[in-house]
Amino acid sequence: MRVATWNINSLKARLERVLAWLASADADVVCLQELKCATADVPVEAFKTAGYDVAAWGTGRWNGVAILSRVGLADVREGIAGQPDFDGQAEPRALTATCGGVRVQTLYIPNGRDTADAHFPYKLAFLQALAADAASDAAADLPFAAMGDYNICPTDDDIWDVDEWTGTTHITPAEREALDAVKAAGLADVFPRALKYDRPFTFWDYRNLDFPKNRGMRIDLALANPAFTAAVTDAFVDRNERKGKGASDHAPLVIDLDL
DNA sequence: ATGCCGAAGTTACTTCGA
Repeated sequence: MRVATWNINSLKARLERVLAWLASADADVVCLQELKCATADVPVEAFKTAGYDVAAWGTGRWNGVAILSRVGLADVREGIAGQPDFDGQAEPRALTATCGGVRVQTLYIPNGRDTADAHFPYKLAFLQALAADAASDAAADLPFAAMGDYNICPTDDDIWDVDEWTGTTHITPAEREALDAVKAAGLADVFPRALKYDRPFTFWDYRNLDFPKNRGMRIDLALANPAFTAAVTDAFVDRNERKGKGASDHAPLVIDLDL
């Protein structure tokens, strides 16, 4: 089985590229983030024609998550237990489903914006809720992975130049401790291989020639329970998908499982 | 060449992203 996670930065703007990637990537299950569209506007028929069932949760302009599956899609759950609100709303940032004998979760962790912004404690609170919520799936016999855009570089090696990011979000000890608490629930980082260069970055900003200069970050992660981890045969970042006109600023993380 | 930001709501500018 092949599973993947990909922040597509607008489903409407990216639909043709997403469909083209599905046609060549041979993925059975795909977790998507940043749909930037409402659930009712998700092109379910286009995915069905491509062979995929869809579970989606979106509210419009920002956020939005989905799971595509061609191996079944059952027991769908929106959000996580104890998910904090932002501006009085529960944002569409998590969706969990069982697909072909694997429990998968698509996650779009809040960005944080700035360490002094209200979005930053929201990010930490979201991760705290996730750590508690993930414990039962982490301990289960069913393979489980919480995959998506965590908006955190786990270590200094996961960013092109940590000194350029002093004092910013994504690299702070508070965020890394919150991520460690999620892992402590019983989940391990499925570390991918890079298709080029030495580090498997998953995001490159559109600005400043960041992609050609490989100024990237590894912020899209798959945190997996022991049953999932034991089945992993390969993992890589499909950086080729970051190339060309109309690319998302994130590349897909692809994981192969012997299941 | 992988190439100098892009998406979306609203309609010329603003917010957001990492």
